[in-house]
Amino acid sequence: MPAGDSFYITTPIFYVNDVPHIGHAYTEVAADVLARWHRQRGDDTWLLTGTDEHGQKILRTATSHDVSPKEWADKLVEESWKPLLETVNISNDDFIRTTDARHETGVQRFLQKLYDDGFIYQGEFEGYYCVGCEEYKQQSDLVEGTGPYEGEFVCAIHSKPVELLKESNYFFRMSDFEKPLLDLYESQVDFIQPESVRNEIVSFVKQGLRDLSISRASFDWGIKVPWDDAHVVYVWFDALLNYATAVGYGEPDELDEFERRWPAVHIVGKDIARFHAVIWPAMLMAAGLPVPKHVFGHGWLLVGGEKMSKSKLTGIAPQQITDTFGVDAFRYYFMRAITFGQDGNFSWEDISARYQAELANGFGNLASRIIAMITRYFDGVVPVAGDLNDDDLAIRETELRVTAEADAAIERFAIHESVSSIWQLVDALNGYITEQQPWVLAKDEAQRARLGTVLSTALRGLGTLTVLLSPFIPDAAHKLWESIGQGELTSQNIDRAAEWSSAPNVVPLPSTLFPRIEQPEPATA
RNA sequence: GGGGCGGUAGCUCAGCCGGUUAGAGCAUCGGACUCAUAAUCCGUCGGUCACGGGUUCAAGUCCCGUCCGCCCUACCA
Repeated sequence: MPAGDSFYITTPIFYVNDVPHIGHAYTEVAADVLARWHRQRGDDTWLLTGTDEHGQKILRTATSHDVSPKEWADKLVEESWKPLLETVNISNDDFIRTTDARHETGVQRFLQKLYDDGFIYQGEFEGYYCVGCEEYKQQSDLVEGTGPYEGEFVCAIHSKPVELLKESNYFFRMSDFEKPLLDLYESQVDFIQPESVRNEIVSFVKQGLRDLSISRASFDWGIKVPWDDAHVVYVWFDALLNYATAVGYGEPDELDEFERRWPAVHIVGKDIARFHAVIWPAMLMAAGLPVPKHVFGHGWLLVGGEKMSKSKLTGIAPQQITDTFGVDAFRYYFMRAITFGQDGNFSWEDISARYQAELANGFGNLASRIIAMITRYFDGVVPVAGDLNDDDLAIRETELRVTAEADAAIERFAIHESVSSIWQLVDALNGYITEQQPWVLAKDEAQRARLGTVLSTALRGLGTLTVLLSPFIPDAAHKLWESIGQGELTSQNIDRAAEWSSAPNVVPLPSTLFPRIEQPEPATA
């Protein structure tokens, strides 16, 4: 994309009742890396995240804790979710809560518009209701009864028969959008990514769409339906709209802001891709608004080859990892080791092997040896390069090539490929230094100019790396920049990383970038 | 039942529209070097590309079937 365009990227909003685990952090980091990269190439970037706070379950847990649902949500936002963003160093520009006034009014205006335009009607919702759970159940939540309930469907949790109940609800005419959605998927093939998720969605829609029940009258923790305050808005309908209300939808004063940002790029887990790629664009079409640019459904993080779960104790808190390896290593590892869009295995062995080999021995040591030699042989004064030979030129070419490759990879959400391209420069520089043997040149006064050229070339490469890696490992990059760069790191154009501004003198690093870790395993599993 | 994705070296994975002796990283082993975080560099070892058919001059790469694993099949956030 040409620099300067709007790049509005979102994460899903966290359901406040969840317990933060590395899957949440993974989504955040991926979106954050994309945002930082685009921001640093000069795009008009906006990163949104937030929390989803309505619904019957939250009402129920709040009640059981003897507090109001809003108080309950406030507590979770402050104690769980905002700290998670700190833990993995997210550079979000905004944080929206579905209980924000701006969101509630936006949702009501959106709903009223759809109602006025005939996309919403009143109908009967029919479903199996479990009295024990106090909620409607899906067929898939039901099992065949046994004993006295033989032949009946029973709730899988309570093992008691469910009742077929009817409730008067408002419905969204989603079935009207079956054809427009299929046309959208057809004409904009990269609307849903990756292809595996796209295939799922397309075949799902081809099976036919039903109208969506979008209101509930059985409880009141939600946004009131504007023309009928006995109903609250169905949570998904409410939640999806955060992407629009956060950038000013429904606020007459904020029209310019909405025009400037919208449409968005949505990064979501593949489990909720369908809501974003079917319901959400249908809602937007009904409202006459542009659909999102892309919906990217990333894969699961697997532990021991299985999806993380609380019952199997495989849920891992991000802090367990950052406490041992640091925030940058967390970010780097998940972006590097997992093909973005596919499921990926997490293991302590793998992160610790990559930490040691790639961050400590590869990149950290590279920075350390280059800075040490300039300090030792030139008292820290950055030498000026003389005539460049083929080896020197090869390094310069590698810098340009990996920059272009990494930028192109980010453009198509291939975050892992981007890191992998950048790492070719780490390897090329380590190889270059070993071959040029600056420590040998340093022993011969006649080779002084050549020594300067070699170290200058190596430093140029290191600076380019610093710029390219800053979206991935912001803390380490800033620390290194303090030693070798001039001005603000984040104002160096990332798509022209090799043009970075060097300081006249390098300063030794205050501490090792990625120190070796003796005890990589956590004390307790 | 219907549908999607995957099954490639010890491990984690690349292999786009079919085309020379199937690649990378890590791990193993051997060597070089010392600026650096006992680091770096070079080399070595290693695969009947799940299985069985088929199409083709040519298949890991396309088609059919079988086996195995994961996932989706809407109002759970």
